[in-house]
Amino acid sequence: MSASPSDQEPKEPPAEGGAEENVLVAQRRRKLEALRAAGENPFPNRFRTTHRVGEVVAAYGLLSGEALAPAKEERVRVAGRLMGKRLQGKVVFMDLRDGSGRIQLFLRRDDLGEEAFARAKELDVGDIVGAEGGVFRTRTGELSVWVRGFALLAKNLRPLPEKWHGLQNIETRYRQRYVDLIANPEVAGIFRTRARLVQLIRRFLDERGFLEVETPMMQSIPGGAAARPFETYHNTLDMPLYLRVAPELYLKRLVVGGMDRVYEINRNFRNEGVSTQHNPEFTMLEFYMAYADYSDLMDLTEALVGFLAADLLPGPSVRWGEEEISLAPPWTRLRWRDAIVELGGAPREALSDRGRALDHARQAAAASGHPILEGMSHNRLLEFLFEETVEPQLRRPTFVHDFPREISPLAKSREDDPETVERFELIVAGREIANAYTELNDPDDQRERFERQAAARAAGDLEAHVVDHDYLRALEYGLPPAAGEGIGIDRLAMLFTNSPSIRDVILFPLLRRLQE
RNA sequence: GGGCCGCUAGCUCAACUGGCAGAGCAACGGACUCUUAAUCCGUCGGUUGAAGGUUCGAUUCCUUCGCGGCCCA
Repeated sequence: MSASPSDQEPKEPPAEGGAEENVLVAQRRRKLEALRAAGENPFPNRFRTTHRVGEVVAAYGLLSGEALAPAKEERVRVAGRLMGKRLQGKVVFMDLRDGSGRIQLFLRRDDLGEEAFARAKELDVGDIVGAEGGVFRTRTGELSVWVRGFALLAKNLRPLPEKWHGLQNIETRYRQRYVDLIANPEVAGIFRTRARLVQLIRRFLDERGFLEVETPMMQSIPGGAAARPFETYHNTLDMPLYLRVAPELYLKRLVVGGMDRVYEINRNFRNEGVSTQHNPEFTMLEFYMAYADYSDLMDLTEALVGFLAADLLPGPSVRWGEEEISLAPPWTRLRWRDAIVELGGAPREALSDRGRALDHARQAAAASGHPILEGMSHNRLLEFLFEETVEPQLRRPTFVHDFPREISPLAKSREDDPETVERFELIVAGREIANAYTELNDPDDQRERFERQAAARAAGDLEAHVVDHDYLRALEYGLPPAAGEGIGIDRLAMLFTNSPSIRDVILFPLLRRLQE
């Protein structure tokens, strides 16, 4: 791939970010061409290592300099990115980092010879380098590799951000996450925690007999949540498709089919704005458990979060900004209607009287600056009050349960009160983390709810459900009594990593396209 | 969509009321055989996000636009 010789002024196509004719880049390109001219391959196909850097540290890190004397004669081969270079005349110290750790390289002219030592000094911070040598401690006691041979494995052409401050520019951090990861090691830590979190969730559910499944991301009828979908199109089938807003209706079809404990951890897509709490694509856990109801899921959720906390946190509480939030069970369980009165400060009459609810909602709206729609139904007003006056107050994990049927079209009514459904939300640090309910399995009831949704949709509510006839047919085969829950993985990851923005726990958050 | 804030060298940041755009790191040249934010001497590096306006003169003031952040919808 060295077909094109270097232009004197390497002209890049004005790609993303525009042509960057930077002196520093030009300088390194010249170095690259010099290497090629000297017959060296700046991008060799392979370098066999014997250890990851972290393995060398683990294997030798506890030994004293004296105990390491034999190791000096052994040979380890490690590779990684050059993160620092300290020239000292006829000796060079370098910092080498791979995904497992960091180690110092020690190079001497007397060991390598004039020519190789000169090549070593030409290496740039940012280069990918492989080295072979013995392990020893320097005079100051630092574990190092006494390099007997080395190779450039990939030439770095763009200088790295400053070592001390790292990369601070938030936009660049998101747009060029690869640079962020190189410059800010703690970022990788957040994503390691996130990966661990997902791993633990799988273990927890697997141990309880849940089967992990995958259901369609592209759906012809988007359902399972009140949200606007992204639209796409299948050419050869000549068919509009939607990116799913939730997997719910497919997972429950599986429960009908006898997979009576299932879960899915995957992406959902909602065509809405971007904020510190919302990314258009986000990761959701949904699980369904036959012969359980919503109160069983409260217990299960408490156990799950406890399981996560035991592994991920040093103690029973989690740090959240300035707060220390205890996750210790048992968690408070509050009826939705009671919460609006007792925590939200609404008069009890507002629960039964739309006029009173409207009065109070107006006050709340005035206090917060959020507008309310005069045409809101009574339940919508109460929902507004809940979100406005109750949610932000709930810091410790709290189950709020028993929602109005009207705003829960897939949840089952209480047997003693058909207008209320067996549903709960888990609120932590003022945010909704989980949403769960006893599943509506009466096909006739479900049909009626769908039709009501369809009417709302016809009246202009773009988030209302579409009737899914196949789902109704599935229910007619018989969905066992079951409960299901959705947990926002991103929000959970935010909580466990003390990240105030969802973008901090998503590697590549959606950003507006840069104009060229 | 609205309000506020930000965008200056590769990176992190300065630049007072409008008066020659600067520092540290990085880079480049040199010294240095145990450094680790190495040190010391020297040097280079700028479309101040973009366009327009006001002005003798704009990083600074005004307008529009782009991107981002926070808050709100």
